[in-house]
Amino acid sequence: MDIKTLCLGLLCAGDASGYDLKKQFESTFKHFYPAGYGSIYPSLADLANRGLVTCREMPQDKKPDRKVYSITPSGREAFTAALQDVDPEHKVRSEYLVAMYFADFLEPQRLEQMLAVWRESLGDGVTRLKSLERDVGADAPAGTRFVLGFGKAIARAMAQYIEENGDMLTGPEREHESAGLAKTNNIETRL
Amino acid sequence: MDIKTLCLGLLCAGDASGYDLKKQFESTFKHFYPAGYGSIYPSLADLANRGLVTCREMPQDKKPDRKVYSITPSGREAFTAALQDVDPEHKVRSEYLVAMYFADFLEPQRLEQMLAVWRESLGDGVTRLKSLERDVGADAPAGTRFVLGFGKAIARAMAQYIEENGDMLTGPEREHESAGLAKTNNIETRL
DNA sequence: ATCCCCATGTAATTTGTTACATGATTGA
DNA sequence: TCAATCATGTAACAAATTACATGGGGAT
Repeated sequence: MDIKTLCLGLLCAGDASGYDLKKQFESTFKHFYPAGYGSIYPSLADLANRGLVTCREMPQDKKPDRKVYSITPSGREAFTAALQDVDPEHKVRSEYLVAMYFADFLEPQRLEQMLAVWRESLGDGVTRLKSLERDVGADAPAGTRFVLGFGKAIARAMAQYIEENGDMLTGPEREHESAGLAKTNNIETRL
Repeated sequence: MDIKTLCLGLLCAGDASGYDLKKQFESTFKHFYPAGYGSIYPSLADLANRGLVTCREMPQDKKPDRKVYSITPSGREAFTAALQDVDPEHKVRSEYLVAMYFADFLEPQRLEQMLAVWRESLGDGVTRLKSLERDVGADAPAGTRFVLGFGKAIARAMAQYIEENGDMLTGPEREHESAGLAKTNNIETRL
């Protein structure tokens, strides 16, 4: 699955411009499928080329023109097919966890700061998702409520884990910087 | 941060071959920074070119030769610098959540199956992390214990959320397939 | 027999990110 | 006056995935 497919799916719910879609990616999708203009605009152009969407230009006064895309029957079909076919994956790529894994190579203050920033951004995420939930309302589609609730629950779980276990990294009795230097550098001995 | 940097970091703890590193990526790093041979081998070649690691070939009988890489002082320096410099991010890309968001487009049985597979793979992940924790032991570096515990806690939180909220997607009163077809397809009306 | 483990790599392709390029309007 | 919102795109680049290519040994 790629961003093209996601755009197609969003257009199934109604016409939109690239700019509109970006807002969706920045709000609902941010925590599990973020995308920027650099992916969205080329996707729409390609989908239009393949006849999966159509585009009308809407001149506006006092504002740049909008290109509003609509899904076509074959586009809807393609999306449904793509969705049935996926072999879903849940992928994480976390530089925070990399940093924590290599905590011994970080200056204690830098480590502490990273943990603080992380906690804060998780808190911001929860706040953002809460207000989004409020905005979409209780009558929003089940899928929407499910993914927003998921994001909130997981962000909270992450914050809690950090809260409860952060001290195992920042604790006093840790060795700094050269950890591993004293140990053997020879794999045969390690294994 | 990229896989090159990760390889460098792992080599700080001791010499290893590409094959060895892959095993690390498949065990400890799987839940937050997975990588395959296609990324690892070219990374090592490049690091060797830049003098950040050295390589010795070790002929083995009855087995293919191994290329064992060792970090150099400048490699260690480069890694430390890279680690201080990162502006860490935690990124998720989940096709499961995409599927859940678009649940109305999925046949109920397919949806149910996806949820079941997801729950199962989360359970497997927890099991795997538990046995990894056992293997590395309580005297493993704090960073290792932190990231393994993190993975376990989050996988559990995800499984729990699905357990508790999956029925809002599979519930009986949901409309199927053509959801949104009846609704307007015009953005002006939607907004 | 067949599959998994050992062990290496390359090449093509896909995908996405970042930077560049433009420019008016609105609200603080 | 300054930042943000509206609105579009391209081009260069970075990065990683996938498929391809090889081949013996050991276990079931």
